[in-house]
Amino acid sequence: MGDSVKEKIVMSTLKLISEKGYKSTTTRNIAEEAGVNEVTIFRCFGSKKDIVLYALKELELLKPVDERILDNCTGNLKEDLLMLAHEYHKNFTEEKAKIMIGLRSPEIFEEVKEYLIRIPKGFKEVLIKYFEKMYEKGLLNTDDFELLAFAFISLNFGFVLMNASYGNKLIGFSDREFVKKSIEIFVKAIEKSD
Amino acid sequence: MGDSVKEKIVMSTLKLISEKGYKSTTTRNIAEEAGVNEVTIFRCFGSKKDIVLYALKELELLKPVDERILDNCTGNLKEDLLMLAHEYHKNFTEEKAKIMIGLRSPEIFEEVKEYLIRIPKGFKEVLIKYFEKMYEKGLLNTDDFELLAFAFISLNFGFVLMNASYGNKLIGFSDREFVKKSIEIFVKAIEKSD
DNA sequence: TATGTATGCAAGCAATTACTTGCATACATA
DNA sequence: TATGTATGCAAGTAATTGCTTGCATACATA
Repeated sequence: MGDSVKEKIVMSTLKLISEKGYKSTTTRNIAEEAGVNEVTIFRCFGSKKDIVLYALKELELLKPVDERILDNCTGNLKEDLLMLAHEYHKNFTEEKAKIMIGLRSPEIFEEVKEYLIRIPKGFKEVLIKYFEKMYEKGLLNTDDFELLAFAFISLNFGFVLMNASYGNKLIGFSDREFVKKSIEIFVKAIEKSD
Repeated sequence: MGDSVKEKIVMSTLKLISEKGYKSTTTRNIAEEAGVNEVTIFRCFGSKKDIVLYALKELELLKPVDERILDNCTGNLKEDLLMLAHEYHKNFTEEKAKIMIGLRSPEIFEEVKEYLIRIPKGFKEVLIKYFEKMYEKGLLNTDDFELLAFAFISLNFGFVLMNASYGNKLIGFSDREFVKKSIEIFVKAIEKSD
């Protein structure tokens, strides 16, 4: 079975499942979206569930967030965190399909949890490393790195999700505006005042 | 049809849907969980979807967060926000089933969005009122109340969701610990220093 | 007692859906 | 040319599922 066909099927599956959920996405839907025959899906993957498992097992191989991003940090908290937040949002957009599976497909979540958790975990580790570095430079007023990392992720995750669910019916400002201002708040809280 | 039966069906439906999603929850499941006959469900509500609509329309009537909670505020930011955060988490637990429908049941989300949005909206309004009051007292260093409210909600929402999804596999501290410490951070950021 | 109302139970229907089978076709490579 | 491999297509199967129907039963109230 051709690799390009396999890839098309995987992409279509992730797209549809993240939109409609696992159960509501039929193999006919996937076939149509991928522009292949439904039978081809079963010949390639065996079953519907195996498409998802195949897609998520890729997470095992590749680091969702590259630690080299820390090399771009300047030591200016506001600038750095803004950059990291944009990285988070970019990452979220790229992996949205996969992340949404976690929320929208309770039917298979337990089975794919171990793969999905790599996404937030990877980001958390990068953040902790960043805060450690800044603490050593004497820029932070706290050494509770895990809490800081987790607060930062929760803030962004919560926002992105509410934004995705309710958009401007609930939120009176743009994505960029929120990120910028919430980081200003965040920095105000953690920077060492001297 | 008896009201207690109707109530049992609604509760079971919300519980199951918030766990398994709309599509994966069958009317047979609901009947079993509620301890009634499947036919009774259709005699009471007509269709599966109408159970959900009936349940969520209750949100139209009742304010999810009572504004009188603001009377309990002392003017001590840390204390007040801790109280409000616990209220948020309590509210989340109570309404969890409904909130989860928003995330887990894309199939019906568009139809029930207008009801569900009342939950975060109500909380946001209460928070904005609180921040306004504190600002008038000269306790805040910013008047961007909506942003503050939204950052506070995002932070808590994001945490609760990640906690619900990955629990202690991702998070190294307890619910209470996170709330307490993240509020300390938050307060540090917004309180006027003089 | 009689009548209406709420519920249970057994059966079933029609649509959907994951998955299969058999066969035709295109295409590449030996 | 011949053979294997990837795909399309038409048809079908078995299970699930939302919903219906017909009938029995319990219970309350007139």
